[in-house]
Amino acid sequence: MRDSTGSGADPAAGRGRAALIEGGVEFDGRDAALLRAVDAAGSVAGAAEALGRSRARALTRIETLEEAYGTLVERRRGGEGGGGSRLAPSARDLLDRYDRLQAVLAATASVPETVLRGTVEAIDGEIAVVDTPVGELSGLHGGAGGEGNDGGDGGDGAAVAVGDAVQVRIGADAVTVNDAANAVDPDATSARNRLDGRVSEIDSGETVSTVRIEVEPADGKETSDVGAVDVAALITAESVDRLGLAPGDPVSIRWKATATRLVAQTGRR
Amino acid sequence: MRDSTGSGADPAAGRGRAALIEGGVEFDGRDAALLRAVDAAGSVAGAAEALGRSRARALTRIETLEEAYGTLVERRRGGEGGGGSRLAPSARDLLDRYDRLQAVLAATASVPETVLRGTVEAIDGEIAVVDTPVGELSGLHGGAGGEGNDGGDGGDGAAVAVGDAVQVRIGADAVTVNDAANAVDPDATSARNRLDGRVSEIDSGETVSTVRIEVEPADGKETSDVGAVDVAALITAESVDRLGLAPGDPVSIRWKATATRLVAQTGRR
DNA sequence: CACCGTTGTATCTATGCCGATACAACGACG
DNA sequence: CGTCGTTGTATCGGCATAGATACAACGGTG
Repeated sequence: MRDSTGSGADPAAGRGRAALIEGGVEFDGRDAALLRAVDAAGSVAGAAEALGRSRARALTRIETLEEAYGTLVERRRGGEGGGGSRLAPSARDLLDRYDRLQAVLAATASVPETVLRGTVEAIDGEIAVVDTPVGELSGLHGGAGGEGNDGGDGGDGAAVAVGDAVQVRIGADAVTVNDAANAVDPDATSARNRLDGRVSEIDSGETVSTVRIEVEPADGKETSDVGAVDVAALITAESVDRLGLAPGDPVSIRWKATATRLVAQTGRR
Repeated sequence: MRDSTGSGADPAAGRGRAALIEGGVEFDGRDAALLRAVDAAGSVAGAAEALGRSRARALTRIETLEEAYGTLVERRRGGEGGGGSRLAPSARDLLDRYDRLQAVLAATASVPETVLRGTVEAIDGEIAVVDTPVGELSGLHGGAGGEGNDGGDGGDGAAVAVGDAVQVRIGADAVTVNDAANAVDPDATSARNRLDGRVSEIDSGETVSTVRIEVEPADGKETSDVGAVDVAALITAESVDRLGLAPGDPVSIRWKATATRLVAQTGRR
């Protein structure tokens, strides 16, 4: 493990950590902090002091980053004030990109998710159909993103084949809730996965609520076999009001196949 | 930056790397590979050899991980075959969790996204309303889902205030496309953000297509000021057919506020 | 009881990153 | 022309992690 989390000032608060990788060089939170400090101080020297880091190291780190990501800091020595450094536009783009990645990661850690287990029924390009306790669902399998990994792990990678046991991950923020009575014409939308169920629980936040919907098992599966299946949906409190949701209400939920991730399941023995 | 739509141009280079963090200990791809190798070999010694790593280090690494994540490997010395090790159930859960995180990360790197820039108009709990070139949009900011904070980097991290410049990130997999003529009753769904536009481009994959929709600027904004705004939507090729989409067609797009992330924008000078 | 291969444990060394320090080069400004 | 604070560059030691090696402990099996 070569990452630079060494110093005690590590986040450790989030449940995950992300880093961009390009040209074999990782861009992580420490690098982001460095660039931001350069932006604030107007010089690499000032940034290093503000962060309590070595100035020489900060400079070489910036050079390492620039070898992989292109010009990031416009440095100028001599002149007014002895010189100084400014962020290049591409550095701001990189920071924004990193922030978005971090935001997505923080979201996946904090937003509820529903994980169903099933077996792959069919594969058609990037989409696979999975048989789950609540019926057939379709979603994207790994091929969509290559293997964003370092030193090849297990080799389980992205490959998914018919018959494999997989996890079906559905982010609560991808699930839309519809009034069961006022069902949307399925031909008018691009959201394909659709289930009926009843509201089992509403966890109200300030302006966002997590609604859990108990879904009936598909034909041929006994409730006793699979237990109750709850799908979480994250919707605004306003929407809860507008739809007049309360525990026990019948609802129809819907989410896009392209917002559904299929992940190989670690073999159980 | 006058280009308000983000990384459609982003080459497939933008890879990321993820790690789980618990108790100050990171669980990354290297650790995942180790656990999987233990599962395959039936012993830590065999796993270390298969990976070309030091056996002693592998053992101490597993102990370090177990201090943070609980029992992961059931080790037994002596006996048949001299002993051996098996993965504990919690280790399989951890691997599954890591795989899901990795899948989400890989997806954010490979799925198109739309990034709009705007200023925060109002904040109400976890939801904020942002004024963008295409009108007001609402989305989740910072600590979505009541998570504490991401701690570490930058310092400007999660906090968003009224008047701040922010990026509005909309994953293409969160956008649903509706037939403009056959508009959905807005009261029947929990998807709030809604825009009208015309299909500008369809990038057909094998079974999944990226559709770009050109959206008209909101009232009071000139097209010449903001340029064309394209929103990307990832939908199945089947849905493209079903909706009969072709460039120039008027469509209505819609996505949930809870699937929209607000990220502070790095200051430009 | 000896054998076997594994789990534990300890120690030494190699490596890589970081901080610390020192010094040269630079160029506007007074 | 000297001052100033910065950017470059080089070197040293500290520290954490990994590999290499060695040896004891363990407990079925023959």
